Amino acid sequence: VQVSNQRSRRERPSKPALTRDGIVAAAVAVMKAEGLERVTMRRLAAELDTGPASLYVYVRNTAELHAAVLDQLLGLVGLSPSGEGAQWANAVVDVLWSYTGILFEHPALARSALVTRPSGPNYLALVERLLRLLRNGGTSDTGAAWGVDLLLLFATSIALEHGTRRQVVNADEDREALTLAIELAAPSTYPNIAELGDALVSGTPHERFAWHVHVMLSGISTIPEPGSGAGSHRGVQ
Amino acid sequence: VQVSNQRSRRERPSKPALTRDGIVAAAVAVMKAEGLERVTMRRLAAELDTGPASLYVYVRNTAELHAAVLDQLLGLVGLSPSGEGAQWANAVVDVLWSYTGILFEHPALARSALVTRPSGPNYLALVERLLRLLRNGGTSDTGAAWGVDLLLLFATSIALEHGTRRQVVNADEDREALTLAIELAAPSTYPNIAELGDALVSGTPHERFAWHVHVMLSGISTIPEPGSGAGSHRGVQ
DNA sequence: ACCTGAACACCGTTCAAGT
DNA sequence: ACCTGAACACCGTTCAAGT
Repeated sequence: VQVSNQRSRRERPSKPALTRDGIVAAAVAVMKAEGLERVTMRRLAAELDTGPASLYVYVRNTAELHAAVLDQLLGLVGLSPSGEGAQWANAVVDVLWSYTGILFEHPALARSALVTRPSGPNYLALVERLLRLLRNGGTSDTGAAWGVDLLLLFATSIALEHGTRRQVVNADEDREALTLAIELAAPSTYPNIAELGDALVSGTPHERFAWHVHVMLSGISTIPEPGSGAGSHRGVQ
Repeated sequence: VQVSNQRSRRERPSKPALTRDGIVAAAVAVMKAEGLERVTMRRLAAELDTGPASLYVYVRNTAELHAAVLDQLLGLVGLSPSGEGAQWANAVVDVLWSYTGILFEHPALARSALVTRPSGPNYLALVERLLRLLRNGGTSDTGAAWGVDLLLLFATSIALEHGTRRQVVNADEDREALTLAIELAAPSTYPNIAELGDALVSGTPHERFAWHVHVMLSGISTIPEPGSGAGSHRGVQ
């Protein structure tokens, strides 16, 4: 069996030693080539010429692997003009739209971002940038902190929503389902849906996106933090 | 083999004929007993004493099955006082909090709601109710329509985010990861994160939830619809 | 310490064949 | 028409055993 060992050394002289970075790099490569749904322990093990069990030495589980891939991608988020000043609100729209665009290509990563709060350097850079924009825009400290949370939750969800829908569904079929449901909505049972039916599906994705962000930004600089009044509700059952 | 057939008839006289409703009912039962992650075609087939292939006569795929389960659950959304009038904003908070609470128990359903827009009667009833509240609150028609979209996206995402985190993670470990990342954030690299660190993790879940909803409601009745100015951005690459 | 074969316990979906 | 056994093509994770 010695000969066979030597042969395989010769044939794959580039077989890299197993390292965490090597695994993450392979994961990114597989993702770009075949999509994140193929970034599985087994697929990666095959790629790295080993068995799935070996990866568990370096990566706790699949979720951790996906988180590592995500932060890599976030390096691409809007390196465009920082747009301070009067345009700060539009700058926020741009940064978030860029972030959403990246996740949009890989909805499973959006899901991962929603479920496991990212904490990699590129994610922190994104948070930092948004905080700066908001504070420049004149929000309070808590407003900026909680507001960034809301904005990123929104952007991530939009990516998950539309990204998944694009790849999973016949794209028709599903939009049809809701549109149809709206049209069929008995005006007696759902008078408001019946009346606003058109508005419910109007606008381009970016129009809606921008409007939603402006809505949040307006509120963020307007609504006082809790303690200043609003709060105190019953808990969930 | 006739005898054996009769015997099995005797032993399970209650074996129900396969119907779509029967399958959905079994799905709800399994979900309540074992969680949605066990509501699989194979598990359900076993429950209904048949093979997985048989279910495909009535249900297109697993996603459709989960959507059906979801609408069943949505029947439970806040049948509490409708709270019109001056309290309309708080009424919205309550309805959404109730909706979130239900999905919170079954984060996989929240994911399903995000990915496949629900269109069942109970979901429509929820939309209808929110539209009514918003219009009573004085929003424009488009504002109400697009606003409900934003509010439900938010509520669904919050459920997915926190619900999944609760069951997947050691609950510590993950929150720690972010908190730690914030604490370790070099003030020189992330000055705003360093300065606002406390605010980033302050507040109870409900405080944050309520503040976020008030933020959105404020913006929804403030920001004019597109066409009235704001719009027109570059597209995503 | 690191690595791995093999196993455990599952998945969704399709299809040819039966009734 | 409805139903199904069997197969195809996968999963994540663990563990005993090796080097």
